[in-house]
Amino acid sequence: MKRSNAQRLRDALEDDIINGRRTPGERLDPDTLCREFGVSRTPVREAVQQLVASGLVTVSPKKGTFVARVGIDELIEMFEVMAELEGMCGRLAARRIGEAELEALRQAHERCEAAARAGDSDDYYYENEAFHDCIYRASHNGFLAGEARQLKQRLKPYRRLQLQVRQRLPSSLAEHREIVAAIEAGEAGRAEQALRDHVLIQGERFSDFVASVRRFGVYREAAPDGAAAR
Amino acid sequence: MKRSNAQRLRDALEDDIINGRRTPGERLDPDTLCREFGVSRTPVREAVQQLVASGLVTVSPKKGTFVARVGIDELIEMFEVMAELEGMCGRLAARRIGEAELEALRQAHERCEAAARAGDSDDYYYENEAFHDCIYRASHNGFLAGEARQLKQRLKPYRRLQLQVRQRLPSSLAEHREIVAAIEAGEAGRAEQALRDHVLIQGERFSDFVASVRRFGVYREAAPDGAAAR
DNA sequence: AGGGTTGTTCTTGTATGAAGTGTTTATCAG
DNA sequence: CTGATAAACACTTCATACAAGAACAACCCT
Repeated sequence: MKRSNAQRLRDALEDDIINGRRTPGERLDPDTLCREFGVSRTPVREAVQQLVASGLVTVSPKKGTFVARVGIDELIEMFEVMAELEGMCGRLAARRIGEAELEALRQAHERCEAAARAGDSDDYYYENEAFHDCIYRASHNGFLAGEARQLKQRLKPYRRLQLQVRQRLPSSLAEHREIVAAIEAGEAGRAEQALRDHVLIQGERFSDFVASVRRFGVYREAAPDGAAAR
Repeated sequence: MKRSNAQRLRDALEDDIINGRRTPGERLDPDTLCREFGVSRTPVREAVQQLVASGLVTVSPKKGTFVARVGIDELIEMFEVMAELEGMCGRLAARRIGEAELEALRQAHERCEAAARAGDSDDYYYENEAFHDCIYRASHNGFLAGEARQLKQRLKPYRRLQLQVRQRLPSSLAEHREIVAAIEAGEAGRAEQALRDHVLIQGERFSDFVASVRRFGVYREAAPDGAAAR
């Protein structure tokens, strides 16, 4: 299946934003993108609009388009919803998971443990994602899984800041164990609670989080063209 | 604030789809839309793409663009998520609602009762929406409220089919009373449960629902250009 | 007669140019 | 030096022209 230019561009930009190669607040100049990708303005415009629709980019009329800069208050709100979605996935998964999926979940968890033992932070990040994706799939609700993935994408530029909190990794693993146990036992309420806490607990260390975020100038709504953009 | 042509077009099409003037599966011919609205293909294309992003329209490359036709299985999944979002709104609202918002909620409920007494189905539909919107706002989570509204929009073309189930209206009102009571009492768990049930209960009468949906040819994935489109 | 192939005709996707509108900056006057 | 006004610039938006790919149908060959 051949993807259109606009699609490729969208994926590339999305990847850039998610992986921090373009930081929130950075300007996205259409003409520059045209030259970079060797296409005309039309597909660029389309890609940008799709990113606007998914919330990763904002466009201020007559001022330019920028990588979306999410305010701290909205960030909290998004985490709150993310926790709920994860919890719902866990609740459904505990009731609906099949034997093969359960085995896949166990293996994903084991890979997380291995990555943690090896001390490979990047690898753990990846395996952690795979672990959660197992739960999404096990919920047997494709729409829910899609929404959860989309929101997670949108939060990714900020998630990467908080996984490096001291001592987060061991407790994260312990939470994973509790999650697996709850799903294995088929205890829906317990799985929901465990997953919700697993996401929300990161918000508890909020002062740390805010501190690290502020250094990136996330919360400068009042100055859209602030230092980070220039 | 002057809206662009693409925006006006998008709103018009969205309204058409939501209110059933364009049924799921119907073809959206770009050229026809151009003539209808007196604009060129560019803004039409833009509007269509925005609708694709919000899930109301699907475009099959080289085959045409159609009003999104959601399969029954996915419809169930979406209702499941909708119930969860509503429940979450209720839980947060029970904890966070202010006095003024509580009064607005009571009044919205009263207007629902009035519409029901008057037997005005359309009016009830509108007031019911206002009632739920009160709860969204009272959750004090703007992001959550936005997601809930968006999903509700996406479900609207199908919701209209089920509100006419016999005896649904009186029980719907009773559920509203329970919801208001739970929020007034500040009982988060009870409010969450009441709202979740309020949405899910509609799925219980699923055979009725499926029956009415099938007549509209919603579940004809195998025949994309089925009878409904011609 | 049936199946494969080829050609035509839709369809989407891309490019480019032009215009209109808001913002910003520079200059002039007080 | 400060304020206002005007002009220039930059961005978005729309239109039109063009290209390429896929589906469908007709036709030919087997």
